[in-house]
Amino acid sequence: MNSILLPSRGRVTISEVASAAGVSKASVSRYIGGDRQLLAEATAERIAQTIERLGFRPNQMARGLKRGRTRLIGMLVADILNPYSVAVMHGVETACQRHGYTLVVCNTNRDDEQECRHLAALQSYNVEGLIVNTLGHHAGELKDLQNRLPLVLVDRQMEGFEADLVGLDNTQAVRQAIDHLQQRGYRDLLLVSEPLDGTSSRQERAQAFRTQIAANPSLKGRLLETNGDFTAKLKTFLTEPGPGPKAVFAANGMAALTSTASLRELGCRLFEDIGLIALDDLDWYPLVGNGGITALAQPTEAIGITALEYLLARLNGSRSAAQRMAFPAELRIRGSTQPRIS
Amino acid sequence: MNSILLPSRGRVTISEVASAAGVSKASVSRYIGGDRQLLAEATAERIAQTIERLGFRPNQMARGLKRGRTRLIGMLVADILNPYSVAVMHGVETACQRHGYTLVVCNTNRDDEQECRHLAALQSYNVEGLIVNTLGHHAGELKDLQNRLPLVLVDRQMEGFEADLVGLDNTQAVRQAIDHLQQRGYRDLLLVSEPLDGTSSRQERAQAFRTQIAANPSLKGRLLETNGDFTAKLKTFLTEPGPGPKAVFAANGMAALTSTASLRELGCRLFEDIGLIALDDLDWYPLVGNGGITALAQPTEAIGITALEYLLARLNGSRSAAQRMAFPAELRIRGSTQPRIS
DNA sequence: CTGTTAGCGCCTTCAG
DNA sequence: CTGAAGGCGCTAACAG
Repeated sequence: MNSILLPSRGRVTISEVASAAGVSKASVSRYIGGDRQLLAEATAERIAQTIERLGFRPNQMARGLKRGRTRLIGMLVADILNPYSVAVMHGVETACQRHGYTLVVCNTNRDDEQECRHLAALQSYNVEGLIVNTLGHHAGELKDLQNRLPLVLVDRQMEGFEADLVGLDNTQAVRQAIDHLQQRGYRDLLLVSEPLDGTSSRQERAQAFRTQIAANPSLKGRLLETNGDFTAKLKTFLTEPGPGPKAVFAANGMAALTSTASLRELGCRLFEDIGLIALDDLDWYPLVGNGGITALAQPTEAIGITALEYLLARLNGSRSAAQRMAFPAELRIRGSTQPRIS
Repeated sequence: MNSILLPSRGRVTISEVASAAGVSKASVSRYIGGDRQLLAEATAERIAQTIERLGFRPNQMARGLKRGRTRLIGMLVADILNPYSVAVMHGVETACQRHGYTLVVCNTNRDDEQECRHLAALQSYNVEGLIVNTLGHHAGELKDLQNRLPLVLVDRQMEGFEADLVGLDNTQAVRQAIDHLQQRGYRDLLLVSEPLDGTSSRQERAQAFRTQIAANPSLKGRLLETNGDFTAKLKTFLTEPGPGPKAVFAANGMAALTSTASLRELGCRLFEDIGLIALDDLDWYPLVGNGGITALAQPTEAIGITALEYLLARLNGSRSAAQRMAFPAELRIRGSTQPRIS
């Protein structure tokens, strides 16, 4: 009954299969390597049965060691608890599957030191390429790594670091948000963002917001980060006089969560007292307030798939200049931005 | 400028370090293997500098091949898009980190065939142990695997399959839910579950619900799965006469999402017309309806950590009978179960 | 078509 | 304390 708990040490190897089948290791290797055409029908059949009988599984580590190809792709995720990251990861995984690669994921946990450690770990396991959702520090390490491995960045780029990048067209997304809000009659906007810690996508969104607000005289806009006494500052925004109806623009899913929680806490009627639009579209947006939260959805699956495809291109020898893919966001209108009279 | 895009083939190996430092491969090996005590101070120092200078990283694959230890743990996740899975995974990862292991995650995507494929893949990469959130089919495969590797199950067990298991105390969680609802004055309950497809945790929750309702004459209870015309059936529940105030008990996060969406669609006032309690506690629960959704939180982090610890025990040679850890859920009361007069 | 021979990068006796 | 030699499981030329 407890035989179950006795992992019999020593897996069956190619040698055992070879001798059991009465052929050479090379033949078995050819069989499992897909060179079945080079084998006589009978030999192949005999090997097949022996493999089946013994439950042989080729050791990918050993294969990788010899061939220099591990069929492993590494992915570094800044925060696995962030639905965006998981969604992109899902896309990468789908594409990996499609191309016969296995994905190894490491979670940085927003920690610089772990980013370093995991980068080293991934490398030491001979991943063939890397998809990185970086924190934005460690330019040195990454540059160094890029000399050894193809590498593509997701969502976040780094200053002075040339690499393929796939993410969102932040400027356009911000434009869509502002246009939509303005069209719906909002005039006094607040961009809520997680702390501007250098993360490029956050910076880009904030910068685009500032620029576009500055260029639009009929709108007023402020920026607020979700740290510190966020709720208090949000209250200030709500109460101070402005040019017209107020709306919050949450720069990502976390900001949307925080903003909504604080608005509730402040006793706002959602969304009669204030409008809300959020970047990212999380599955609970439709459930909040009166009619749900209007969203700008990122094509996360496509972002993941494209990231892997860029990587594959490099693996196949592409030497072109760094590519950039900036996907457009998709506006999904819900109750939080109902038309209103200004 | 484009040197960045030229992954120089061929990483630096132990041999190069050895000759560059003027020592033997063995010495370098001893250095990186932690046998620094066996080396002369001067030799160690010289090796250290050479390694640094050349940017040498030991190839874990090769080490694994030789030593039989890869320091790799595999995890099979049924659905990476499920926040529960991700949360547990986060716990596993934390523990891995703590013990010097690297986690390789594969996502089954709720697909039987992929479960098989990934199981094979993981094994072929010489993971030392496996943490499995299985779909519950493939008892054969898993049993077979367990003969080679330590393996611990998370959340879901399999009939006739003896293995360490860590998850929730479903019976107690259901009891907590029912007790709470009853205490708050609800009398007519509806358990909403994702399809009962054999997933053990779903079955257990459904079974516990039936049993406890049957044993409690003052309560009426029905079970509804989220497939088919769920909303229509939910409407039936809402309109048909019952013994008193009605409440929905969502058996997990997905069920909570679906239920809430349907309740809104049906025009229910949340949560004056109906009560709601949900298993799992997702970050958006506080934002919904009047005061948020009451939850039974699972200690996901602890579940993940415990799973890895069980695995480590096996890796360290433990041969005890299969262990089971069933964590209690934690009740977090919110507005969806306000006191009411029956 | 098939077997033999070298290693891939590293660790591990076993002698110095 | 250190080096030389052999081999982990597998593949890749070469010869047959």
